[in-house]
Amino acid sequence: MAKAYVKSKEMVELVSTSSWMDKGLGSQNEMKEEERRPSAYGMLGSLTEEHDSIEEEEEEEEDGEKPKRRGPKKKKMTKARLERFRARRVKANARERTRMHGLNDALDNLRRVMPCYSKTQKLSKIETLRLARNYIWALSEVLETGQTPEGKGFVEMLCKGLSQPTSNLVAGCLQLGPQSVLMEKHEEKSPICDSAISVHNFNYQSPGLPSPPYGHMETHLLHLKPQVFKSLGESSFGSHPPDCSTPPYEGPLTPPLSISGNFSLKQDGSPDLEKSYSFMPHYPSAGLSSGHVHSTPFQAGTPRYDVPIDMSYDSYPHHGIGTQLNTIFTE
DNA sequence: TAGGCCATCTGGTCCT
DNA sequence: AGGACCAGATGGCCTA
Repeated sequence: MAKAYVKSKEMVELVSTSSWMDKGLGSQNEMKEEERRPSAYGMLGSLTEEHDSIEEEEEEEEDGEKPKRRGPKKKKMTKARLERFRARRVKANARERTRMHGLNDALDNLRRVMPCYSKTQKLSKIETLRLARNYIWALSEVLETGQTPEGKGFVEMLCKGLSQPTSNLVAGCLQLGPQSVLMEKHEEKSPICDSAISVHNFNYQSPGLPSPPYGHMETHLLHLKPQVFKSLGESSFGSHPPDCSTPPYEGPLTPPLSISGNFSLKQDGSPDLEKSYSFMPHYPSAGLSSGHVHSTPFQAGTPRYDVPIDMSYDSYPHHGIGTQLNTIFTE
């Protein structure tokens, strides 16, 4: 490891101009990054120093008393080779940045479908992944048992392995309570997390913590988006409904709650996912706790996303996924 | 100030 | 050869 580090430092000297090359070729976006992190681009040396380093290295190779190195002879770093190397490096850096941005975008999308999402207080990457694991696990438990875990248990499932601050956040976001209805009404007005709202609607709220976008956990459980169900497996959910094909999730940061479960409809009668992105079926909490998950009592006359849940192994390939994930993610 | 988190650069490896 | 992916190193920012 230390060896790799030393080698890396040598290469830094060799290609020390990559910083200004990046500057020169970088897009506007990249320049923004540069402004944000000036030292990351400016920590390398100058072009002159670099050439000196190359000469020194090659001299060492040739006139040392050590036995000559085996293998293909190292090509001399001519100016042309150096230029090509730099160009490759600059391109590779740009690709790597783009790749990491894509990764971060995906992570952001994941954050948005987590039980507690806040624009202002983002979960860290690792906490997002942990919470996602727990969330999938918890939901799979719901599917398997056909029952909604009682509040505390569900929160405990979600918080397993999470840091204390994140656990507090999740607990605050999924707080159950008689205020939940009030919460939904507030959310209808302002779906984005709003600490002012949370003060009124949660038993617990840490100072500065964002309030939940989904209200209490019962509504959240039923807040699964059609494409989420669809992605769980065609075999288990069939093709209901026929027009259920939804684009990749690129909706609002926090999907607006639809208290009635109604979609805004386009003129052709299809749900207008832009206006009412999410859905929330009529789901009496009594029904939730008594294991009526299989029948989704959507309001009559409204577009439905029926989710026929078959718990058999054959038709539900994801059976036990929670356990599997738990194994996979065990740290 | 230490520690956590993050973005970036980088070289290595694998694949097409 | 070149791109994708990965992991290590580094330095900046933020917070307790």
